[in-house]
Amino acid sequence: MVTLNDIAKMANVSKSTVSRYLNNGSVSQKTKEKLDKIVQETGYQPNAMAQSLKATKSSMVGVIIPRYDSPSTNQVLQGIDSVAYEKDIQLMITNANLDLERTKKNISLLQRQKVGAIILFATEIDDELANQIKSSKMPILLVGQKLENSPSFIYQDYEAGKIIAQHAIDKGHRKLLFVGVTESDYAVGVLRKKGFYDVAERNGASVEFIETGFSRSYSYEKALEFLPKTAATYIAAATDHIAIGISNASAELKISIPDELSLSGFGGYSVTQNVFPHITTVNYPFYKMGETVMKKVVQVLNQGTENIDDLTELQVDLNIQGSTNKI
Amino acid sequence: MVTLNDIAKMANVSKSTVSRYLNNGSVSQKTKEKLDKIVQETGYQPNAMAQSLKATKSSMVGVIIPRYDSPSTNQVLQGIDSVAYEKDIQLMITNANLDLERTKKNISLLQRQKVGAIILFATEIDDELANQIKSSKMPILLVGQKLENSPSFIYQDYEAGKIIAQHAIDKGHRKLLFVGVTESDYAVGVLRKKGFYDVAERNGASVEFIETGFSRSYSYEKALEFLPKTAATYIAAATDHIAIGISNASAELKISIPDELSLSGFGGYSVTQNVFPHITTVNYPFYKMGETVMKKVVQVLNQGTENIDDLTELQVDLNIQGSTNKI
DNA sequence: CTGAAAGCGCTAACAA
DNA sequence: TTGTTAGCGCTTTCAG
Repeated sequence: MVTLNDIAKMANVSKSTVSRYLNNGSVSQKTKEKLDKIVQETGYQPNAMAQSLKATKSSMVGVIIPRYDSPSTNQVLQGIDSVAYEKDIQLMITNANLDLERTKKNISLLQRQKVGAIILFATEIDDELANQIKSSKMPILLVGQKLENSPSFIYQDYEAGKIIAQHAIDKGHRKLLFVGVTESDYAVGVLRKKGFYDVAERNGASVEFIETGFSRSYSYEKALEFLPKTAATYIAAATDHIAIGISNASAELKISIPDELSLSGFGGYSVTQNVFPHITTVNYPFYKMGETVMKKVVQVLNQGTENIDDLTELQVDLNIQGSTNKI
Repeated sequence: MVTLNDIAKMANVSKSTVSRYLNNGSVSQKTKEKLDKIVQETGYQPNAMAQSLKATKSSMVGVIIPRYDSPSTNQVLQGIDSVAYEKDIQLMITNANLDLERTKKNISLLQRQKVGAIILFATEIDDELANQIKSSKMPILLVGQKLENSPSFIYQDYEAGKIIAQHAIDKGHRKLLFVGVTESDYAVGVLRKKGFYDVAERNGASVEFIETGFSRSYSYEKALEFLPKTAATYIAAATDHIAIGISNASAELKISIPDELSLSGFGGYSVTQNVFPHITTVNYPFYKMGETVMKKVVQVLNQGTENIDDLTELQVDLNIQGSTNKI
């Protein structure tokens, strides 16, 4: 491997001259040309490790994602990347693979890497993780979950539930079915449902509840069972994928959407546009989430963790498509 | 920041003792306990930069992806990650954002980072990039494109075209329509089409051709135009997303799939399972691609770039669903 | 404009 | 088992 020292020797100058040449470039025209040539020929690349050893902190920002193939996460990443690229910040992305222990390991890995800050897509937070986050010298920003006294960025899930219920009410529906998930997922399992119930009941609508899982295929199977039995004219699925499963099942059962049944999801995934009719949903601002978090990271990098809000909530909005209609 | 030196002073031992304690742990019980305590209290984390400065090469592997939100890429990443995690190799993922210049920059960034190897998801390769790859001291493995004399990993696109055509023939179709993309994309635009034509014509079938783009929505618009006019009984779309667009349009036009028209895609994306009927497609082994490439990287890391094949082709296979039927 | 020298945090001989 | 010493590749005073 060719080093700065090699270059210096070849050019018969000192290491510091080469270093200067590489950085601010304040060297004589003659040495510049000489070095230009040598660097060119040798294909010399300064060692980033050594550089940041001196700097004592890298200009990187660590990101811990739950999986590589989560569409929502990836949209958030695009948003993070857009800001990071503009600010010339290098991202260090690590995969927790939905594993709490791996999440913890990744945090300490990034800390050893001396990144400037960590963005953590948290799904589950146990006491140990909470402690690790709180005791970290390095700022850790949470996406999708909130933790006391840590900067957290979340979506308006309760609001989203209210919005969908209001939409159903506005379309004249009074017999509603909410197809949800386990309450151990607070955002999806609790908040969306609660928002939905609150508005529905306030308007005198009846709400059935059925619990399913997150997968499209499981929801499809479930729907084949409950669709023939339900009296509901409007089904609110707790996620777009669940909605797709139900949509598939209703096609199978020849139940026409939206003529016989209205159906909606949550998320605003492009997959809702892949079925016909497209599915009414609540758009979650994933890309914007990424931008927002990353902008905050930039601020933290410059000013430290003082004066930053604990909680930032991003607004959601209703996206009406063909799957919901007046009764 | 607390360093190894700080710990050493606090414990009244030498730096090397602390280093030994941290690594192989061959220190006396007494010093171990003393150090345990101090490390605990200070929350000391060894500086990864300094460690790999010594090692002169990091144990990282760089990955350059085209975008964060490409489902196929993300499945490949999961495969890469599974092997990397097992082998305790840290991945350094960088986003080229579909930008050729950014791809080149990322290569040189990773080279400065002194990663052990680079995995490059190449979409487009111009001469400059080809040169950069060829002149790199650091091994660069290509995924999805091939380049002379560089280890390349590709899918059997030509085969895939043949497989789909054979399927259409087997189902008795003789009037075929291939909905493809620009030939500037070699794998998707040329190979899949060529394989399809070769088998179709050998069996005396007629093939129409229509060019569209990669997006679902554009293909949907296109399909609204061409579906009423075509005489074909079987449509082979060059990607699953295009197939979905056509599927949506046929639903809109009340053309029944597969009764009036058979439809297939390429890729094996889960999105083909999101519409009803599910779409017949050719499964591409994305996850396996990741495993395969990463295993090769491990080999390269150990044995250098000698004796490794230039080209590895991964097999595809037909996935028959409800969207295709006998005529 | 240039060079000498010190040091970033850590590891690895080599002695003791 | 421990400490001493040198050095990884680079940056940064401080003199010249």
